[in-house]
Amino acid sequence: MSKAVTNSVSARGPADHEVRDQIVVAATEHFSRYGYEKTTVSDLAKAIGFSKAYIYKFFESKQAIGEMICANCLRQIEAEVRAAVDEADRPPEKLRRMFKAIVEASLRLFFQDRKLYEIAASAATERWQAALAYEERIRKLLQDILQEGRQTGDFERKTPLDETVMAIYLVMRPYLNPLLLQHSFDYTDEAPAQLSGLVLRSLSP
Amino acid sequence: MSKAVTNSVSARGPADHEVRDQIVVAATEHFSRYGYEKTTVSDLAKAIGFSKAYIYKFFESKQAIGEMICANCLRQIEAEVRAAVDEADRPPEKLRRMFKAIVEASLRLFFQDRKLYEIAASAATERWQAALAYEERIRKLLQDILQEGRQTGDFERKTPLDETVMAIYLVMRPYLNPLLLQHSFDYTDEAPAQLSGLVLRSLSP
DNA sequence: ATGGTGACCATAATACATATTGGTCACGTG
DNA sequence: CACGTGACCAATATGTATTATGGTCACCAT
Repeated sequence: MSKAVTNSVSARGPADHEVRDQIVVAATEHFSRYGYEKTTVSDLAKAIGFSKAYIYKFFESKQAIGEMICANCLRQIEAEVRAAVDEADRPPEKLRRMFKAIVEASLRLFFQDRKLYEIAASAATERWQAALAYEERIRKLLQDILQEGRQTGDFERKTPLDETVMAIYLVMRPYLNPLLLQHSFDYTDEAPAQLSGLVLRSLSP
Repeated sequence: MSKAVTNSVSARGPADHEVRDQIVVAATEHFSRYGYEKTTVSDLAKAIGFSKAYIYKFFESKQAIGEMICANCLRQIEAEVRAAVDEADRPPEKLRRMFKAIVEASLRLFFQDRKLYEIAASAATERWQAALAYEERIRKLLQDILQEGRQTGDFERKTPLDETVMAIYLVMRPYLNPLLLQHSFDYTDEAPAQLSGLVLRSLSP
């Protein structure tokens, strides 16, 4: 599963070390089973058979560990979204798939990995690096699709690209951001189709 | 100020009664100064010089009083939005004004009447009648603008009206709903213009 | 009827003492 | 130097005893 990419902010001590991976594995297990709050750093230490102090040789805080797990989780969602986008070959359909996949992946996180979802929600509220980076990557993906659509002639070219990206991003945000998603459950069935429709109409040349 | 329209659900006992108004006035004062939670029903009773029990002759619960105050508050926002819309005469501009006014009015509630804002947020979370009715009225306003735009030829007519209304409503929701607004502060400057732009492009015939 | 209340109850909020927890550091070991 | 830890501290979390609050009801007065 997790090929934990060494993250700048959460790292400390030896970058590539077996124990670091053990910590991540244990944390993933504990956080997703018992939740972030209920898991203590000592629990993780016990799980890997070292002392609590040793953990702090690898991560500078409990939150840093949380960020790592959260980042993995968001990267997985992103991967699913990218996969869905790649299934289509024309930009309009790519956009539709992107929207649909985002909603589906986020909902699955909520319903099947509630505890991890809660971490992601905290990450969004407190603007952890992991959450910001995820947003940025999704935005980039969106931009790529739009750019491609402009080249193929599927999308209009008058509106400044940045503006279009921003606007569509804002449309997607309630379903991307775990915090907002919670308050949009009533609409998750219809929203992807309806909003994709609106967005595509707005993009027609 | 408040010509409190007698609401179906929150009412009880004599519909049009001086004491009912006194309660509403006292509650508006107390709730907006000390907050909904910190205000006790006894406080309201003391403020109007009656016993707590007497208050329950007019409202069936503390929440019912909260709903009344919240409803007034939301009606005021709605009035502002309607006023802003009426200033424009062509549907596209009406839409722009609507979006802008919603954001402005909601932000003002947040920053200048925080305590009332919190009630509105609860109303949204717990789906009080007041909040649902507000949403419905805003939706109706949106529909009216769209319908007018279709008649004047400013807006396209192919997409089913209901679908368009729903989609645009979903676009506005993060700025309408007090709960969501909190998490969209970063975008309240740009969002109205950018999203109005996108929506209007999607409506072009 | 209409106007009005004190006494009462179950539940929720508060306050406070106690125990955990996140985090550090000096210090051992090979 | 790389590996590893127990003892320690401030701050937060938790359990619990107590109080305050929402809400009702029987009852009195006009």
